[in-house]
Amino acid sequence: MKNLGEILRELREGKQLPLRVIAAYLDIDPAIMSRIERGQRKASREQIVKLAEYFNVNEDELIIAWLADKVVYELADEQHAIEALKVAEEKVKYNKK
Amino acid sequence: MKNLGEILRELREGKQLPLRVIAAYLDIDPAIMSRIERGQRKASREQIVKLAEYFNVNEDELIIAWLADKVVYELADEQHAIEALKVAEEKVKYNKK
DNA sequence: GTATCTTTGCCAAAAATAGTCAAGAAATTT
DNA sequence: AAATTTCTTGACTATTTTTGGCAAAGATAC
Repeated sequence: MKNLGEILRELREGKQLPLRVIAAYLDIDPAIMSRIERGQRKASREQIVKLAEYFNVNEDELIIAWLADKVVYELADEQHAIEALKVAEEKVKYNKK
Repeated sequence: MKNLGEILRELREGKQLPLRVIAAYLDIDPAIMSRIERGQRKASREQIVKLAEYFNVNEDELIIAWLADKVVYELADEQHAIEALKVAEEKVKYNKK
């Protein structure tokens, strides 16, 4: 199960593009793009959307990976992460109704 | 499925205590405690621990409710919240190993 | 109607985040 | 193996978000 950063790096390397190009497309410094790919910085939602468009991949997949990473980060080192996720899921399901 | 704030409010009202008392125990303004109970402010982990002790309830339960609330908040209004939670769960399980 | 309790709006301080830039490390090309 | 390009990292700055206090307004209880 790949992290968002890994996905993005693979997409970029698949096209043999330097960070510079992607960074320019997002209008950020390559340094930040580097950190995003290494999971050291969060991308913004807008950036994810642009990247999906750029790489011509399904936006939802990137968004899901992005959200999952955020959630995992939030639960980092928590003993009760799994239980919390179960509760969260029930709440989300309930809220939908 | 109760939110952390609802749990805390019920605990406090069960003891017939004013916000003032709990707030003093946590060393914060009653206004903030009010917002925590209404879910408008996040409590800190330390505050949760102190509250569990204060009310003499299982700390893990409060922590789980607190984490779940944070996760739900993070996924607010996201179309793919459920999928993201499933992915997050797999990742957490995997990371444990 | 007065007391007390709770909620809300607004402000300031502190913390977190997002970004730039530049130097050094790593990889690639020639 | 030197030169060039790309990537990573640390230091710094600016902006945004979060956190808490205070005071006034709104409820409740007495």
